[in-house]
Amino acid sequence: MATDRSLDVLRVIVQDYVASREPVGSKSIVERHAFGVSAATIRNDMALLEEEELITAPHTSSGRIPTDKGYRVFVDQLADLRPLTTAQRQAIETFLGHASDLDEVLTRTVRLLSQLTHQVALVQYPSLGRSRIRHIELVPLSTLRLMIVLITDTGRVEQRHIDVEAPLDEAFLGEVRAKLNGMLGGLGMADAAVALQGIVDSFQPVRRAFVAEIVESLGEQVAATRGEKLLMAGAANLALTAEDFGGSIYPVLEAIEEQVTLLRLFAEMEPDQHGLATRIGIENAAFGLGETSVLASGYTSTGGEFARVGVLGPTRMDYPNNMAAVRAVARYLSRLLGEE
Amino acid sequence: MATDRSLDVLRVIVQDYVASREPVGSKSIVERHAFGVSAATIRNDMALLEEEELITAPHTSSGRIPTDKGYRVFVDQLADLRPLTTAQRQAIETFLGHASDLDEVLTRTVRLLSQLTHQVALVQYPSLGRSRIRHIELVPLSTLRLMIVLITDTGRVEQRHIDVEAPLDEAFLGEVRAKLNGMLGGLGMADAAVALQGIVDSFQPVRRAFVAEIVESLGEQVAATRGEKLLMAGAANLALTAEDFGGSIYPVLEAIEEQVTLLRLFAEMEPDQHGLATRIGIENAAFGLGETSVLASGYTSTGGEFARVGVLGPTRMDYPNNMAAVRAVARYLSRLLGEE
DNA sequence: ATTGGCAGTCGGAGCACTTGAGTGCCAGAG
DNA sequence: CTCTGGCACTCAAGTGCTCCGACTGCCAAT
Repeated sequence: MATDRSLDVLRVIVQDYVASREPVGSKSIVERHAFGVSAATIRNDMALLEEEELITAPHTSSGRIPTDKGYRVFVDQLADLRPLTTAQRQAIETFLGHASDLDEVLTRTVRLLSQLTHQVALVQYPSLGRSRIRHIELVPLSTLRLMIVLITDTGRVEQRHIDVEAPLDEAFLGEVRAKLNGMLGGLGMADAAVALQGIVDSFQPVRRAFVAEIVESLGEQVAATRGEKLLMAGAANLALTAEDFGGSIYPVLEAIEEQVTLLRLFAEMEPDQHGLATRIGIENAAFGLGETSVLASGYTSTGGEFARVGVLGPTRMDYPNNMAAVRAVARYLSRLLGEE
Repeated sequence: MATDRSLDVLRVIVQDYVASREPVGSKSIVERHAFGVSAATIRNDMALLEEEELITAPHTSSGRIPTDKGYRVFVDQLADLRPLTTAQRQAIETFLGHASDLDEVLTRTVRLLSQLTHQVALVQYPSLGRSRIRHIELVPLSTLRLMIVLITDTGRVEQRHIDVEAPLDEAFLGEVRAKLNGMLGGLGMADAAVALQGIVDSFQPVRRAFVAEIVESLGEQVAATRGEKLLMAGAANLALTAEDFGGSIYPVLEAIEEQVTLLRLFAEMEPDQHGLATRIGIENAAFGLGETSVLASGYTSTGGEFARVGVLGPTRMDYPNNMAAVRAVARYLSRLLGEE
């Protein structure tokens, strides 16, 4: 059974190992931390921790390092959320303070977070799932080519081109535009998908082929844009922690580029009572990220959209600092986007 | 003076070294290539090449590896553009064959190119510099918030939000919209920037404050979007060639993320008579990329927009294959975007 | 111009040895 | 029951050494 002190020992093992990347032994513990007991006692505690698979020895006779399970206990029970330094708070203020539109806010956020944590930062775009159609624009690009622009009330813009069979008629285009906006404006994406079904029939038969093309494209846009998107920054930080990944950071870089993987991972993560979600090491093995940890928090934007911000890095990361940074940024973002 | 055969020797040194990452010696050359002369003769040629700083010896007595200058000579004089395999040609066809809009074409292109070359692939977005304004849309997001959307004839969409002081008046908004489109539609970005100056004065004084806000934002959009944008894929490939970078790939990853750096690099590159531009190793030192080579080719899209596609990788890369891939993809892209 | 031969160089592998950090265990004290 | 000091043991990593092999550079002969 893990005693109180043995958990303290686990804490300092995690702290020291994260700081130095070197297995930590009983002697160095009593030297660097005032436990008031001898090294032998610490050794007994370490034997307990090892029995519970919270720490392990890389070589028969060397210091111990935390296991993934050990990190998990550390994060769940031992990590006092270190408050951000004032310098960090200021960085958030100045970085995110004056940003003009959503895209810029998110771009800055992800960069800021990667700098605060020295890890890869991730920001998940709000999906169009719960947003509503604000406006639809039809723009002729040439006589036979049409651009369809879909604008949502969350400020996102999706565009697509189609080729039409008959030359475009500006007046009729205006009619279609008005009708589409009238019937679809304000609808959520799910409703819009339904409403699109009936629109074609409301036109004169001779026009229906043309309208059908537009409606089909719009349907694709509505469907396709329900997918989430992801912003990323700080990939270079992975190169600095390359030793923490078994030899190569290739799989990590690959997973990062394959955004779908990360989106699924994000989707699976359940935030705890503090709004923070953590996945440590082996828990991500199914995503090919068995040696990385991911911290995520949600943020809410106008219209109740829920999306996520987080960081990804080696299992051996500074959890207290990174958790605090993720939470602070997520909160700031919620405030910024909520008060609009 | 470099003889004919000594250049052949340089060629096989580059080829073998690129293939094996091991210094190549005179003996292994005569074994693997039918030169019809002895190793001693090859050694004489190698002495010549070393004198001209085309090859160098990492250790006093070991094989030779090409210098950056050696790669340059190889690329300029010795690399026979290896034709793509039929498998590669097919990959281009099937990958790029059916794509609906510009964004998708470019996304697929950059992925394809990274797979063909096993390097980092880059595609530079057409800038708005030479494109023309097709349409301007004003969309009220709330009573005091307005979205301004700028659509160009090359199919790009730029958006921005502004806060206005007085509640929005739908009718007046329509008037402004019509006027803006009338005065700016069809103008190039440079002309538009000028035309914007005079627009405010054409409104009634009482409305001018409001219009001025819109015009200011549009001006920013026109100015800001002259900047180029960049797509990237295959960063994970850098992890596989990590040994080719002095220890760490950090600077490379950093430069890649800092897109501005790459855009400037691209801008500096001058294509040769085949439409290919090459920068090898030390030539990129000014960009912090002294150990990487960049290959680029231009492509033209509708409206004469000129932009670039290329790859970036370690100096020790397979130039013939990569140059052929870049050129083939650029040509295919020109055809695809030119015939629209 | 080319060749074979030969001495010389140097990195890297293999090996024995040492060092030191660290463990596990035990018997004794509190 | 907990803690402690002591002691034997283990093992990774560093050091110094030799040996081997792959090369080069040079030279005299063809």
